[in-house]
Amino acid sequence: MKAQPTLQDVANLAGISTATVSRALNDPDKVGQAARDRIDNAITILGYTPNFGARALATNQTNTVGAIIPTLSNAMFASGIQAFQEVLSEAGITLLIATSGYDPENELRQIKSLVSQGASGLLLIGNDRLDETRKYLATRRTPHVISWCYHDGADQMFVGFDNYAAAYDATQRVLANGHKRISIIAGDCTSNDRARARRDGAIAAVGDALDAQVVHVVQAPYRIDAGRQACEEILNFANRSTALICGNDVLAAGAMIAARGLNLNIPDDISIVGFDDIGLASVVTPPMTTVRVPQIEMGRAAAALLLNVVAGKPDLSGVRLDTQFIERGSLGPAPTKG
Amino acid sequence: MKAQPTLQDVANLAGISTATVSRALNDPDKVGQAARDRIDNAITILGYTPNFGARALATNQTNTVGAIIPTLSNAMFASGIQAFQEVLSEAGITLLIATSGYDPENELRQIKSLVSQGASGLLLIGNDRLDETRKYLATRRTPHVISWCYHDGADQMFVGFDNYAAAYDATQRVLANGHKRISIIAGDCTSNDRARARRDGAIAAVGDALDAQVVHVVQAPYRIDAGRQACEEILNFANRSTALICGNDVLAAGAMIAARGLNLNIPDDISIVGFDDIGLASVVTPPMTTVRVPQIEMGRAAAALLLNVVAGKPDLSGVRLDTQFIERGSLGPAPTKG
DNA sequence: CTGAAAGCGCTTACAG
DNA sequence: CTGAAAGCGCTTACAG
Repeated sequence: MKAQPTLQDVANLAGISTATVSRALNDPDKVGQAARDRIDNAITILGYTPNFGARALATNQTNTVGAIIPTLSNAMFASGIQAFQEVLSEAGITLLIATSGYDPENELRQIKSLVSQGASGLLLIGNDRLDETRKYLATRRTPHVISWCYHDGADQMFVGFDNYAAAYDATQRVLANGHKRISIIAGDCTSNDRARARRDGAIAAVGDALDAQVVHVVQAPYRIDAGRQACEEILNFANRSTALICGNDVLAAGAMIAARGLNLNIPDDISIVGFDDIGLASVVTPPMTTVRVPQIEMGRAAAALLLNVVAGKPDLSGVRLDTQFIERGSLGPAPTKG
Repeated sequence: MKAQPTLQDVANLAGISTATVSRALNDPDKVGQAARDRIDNAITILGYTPNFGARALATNQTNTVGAIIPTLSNAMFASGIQAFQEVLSEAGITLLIATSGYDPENELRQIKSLVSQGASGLLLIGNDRLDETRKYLATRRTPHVISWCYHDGADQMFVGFDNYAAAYDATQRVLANGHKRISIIAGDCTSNDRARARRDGAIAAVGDALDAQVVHVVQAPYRIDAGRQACEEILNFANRSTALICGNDVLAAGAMIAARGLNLNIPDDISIVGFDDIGLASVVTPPMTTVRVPQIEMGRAAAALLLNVVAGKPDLSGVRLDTQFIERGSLGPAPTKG
């Protein structure tokens, strides 16, 4: 196995010093045309690519940024991360990625791993994490932006949206349809501030409406079968809820299946609303009412902010994006008493 | 901004040579207890973390691997990549990720970027790529495994499945339901061997059944609205197809919406089958018949293989995984002539 | 515009 | 078990 060619090899072949080759690579204008041509030629002949470690060592910068997200398998993050990566890529930055599986211990482990791999900045999801993680980030002064949530006045940089407010708003829309008995299928709120905020926002909205009540609140992991099971539990009670607010679209999709299994009509017998507006929401029957999360803008904005921070211009303002209530067929007026 | 502490700083504080500190970090057994204690102490006081670039330079290994995938926003890759990353992470390897947007030029650009960022191995999707890309990979001897497809006897390492065979098989199941007039909504086949193989497999199966015919073949990008539009085109013909084979589930979901829009019953009037079995497939009404792709096993196996190859034991065998035909409500017997 | 040379922070034979 | 020293491949003042 022949070793990779080095800058030195290129310099030798071109009959030029390594200094000039290096310049030709990083700042072509500083090099004469003749030299440049011979260098380019040597590079293609050799198939040369700069050694990353050496460059990082010499320049003291790695051109990489890391993202630790709960999971890749939920469409809820995919587009946002994709947008994040695209902006980074345009800036010549490479994305290191790792998943935590919603486990704070694992999140810390992955953060350490990415940082020691040279990530000069980090994208993190949500605001629930180990104290140890905060301390680690603080002592190493690792630039990081927190996304998929937003809080005012915290000493963190957020690029996200207000889960509580969005859920509160969505619930008000449900109430406006005349629903009085509302149940909530929240995501697993352990170590998940977004799930908690969505749940609490919904509860608060119902509480603020004096004539309505929350019948059940259950938690379920973000899986279709879990949503289905949770929905079955809820709907098997005598004094049935007429509307279900779900922690995300996956849960809501499961709930829709369960409702249909119980021979209930959506929305005539039961209204169901999701959260996130992933692709599946518009494809189910009836189409799902949900809350659109500005994934792509969020990914872009987070990348832009992080790029700034890493470049040493900490734009501490943060970015608060709006969500949008998307009304589709799964929400209807409350059934009149039979 | 104080610079990060170096190995030298730790050595000074501990009153020990850098060689020993380095050993304490990488091979603790080679260092005496007393020295180890003082080193550990110095490390925590200083908050020391090894410099990644320097280590990479000295050891000539980066502990990173790259993946270039068409897109993150399609659930079709998400779980597989997640599994890939998890296996890597357990082996102490970090994943660099980039997306190509199904554009071969962009794929090459991203490959170069990840390689120059130190990726010591690559996961690539599919077998369609620029000659220049093959050449680049070959001359640099970059270890790479190709996934989401499988071919025998090629000089490539594949960890995937046979798209052609899977589509052929699925189409036979459709034929077995008595369908004679079949149309195909393929994905965009430009630079996409998987889409092409799926299309061609379906066409071949129909061709091999002497009494059936392919009525239309259209191509559409993997988007719901594109599938919907393609389906409308196809169904607006007089001598209507009774079954639609789609290049993936997203396209099929769009087709289902279109069929419903035309007041056709699925599957009584028209059968629709997808490909991939992403989450959405089991949630639509009726549930979608599709082909399950072994995403997770594929991701794991690709990681395992790549780990071996990067470690210098090129297991050139490759891995061929099976797909599974998942029969659900969207496929039914061909309608008897009215 | 170009080159010689120092230096980035680590690892690892080689001695002891 | 420990240390002195060379070397990994690049970049960048400093001279010219």
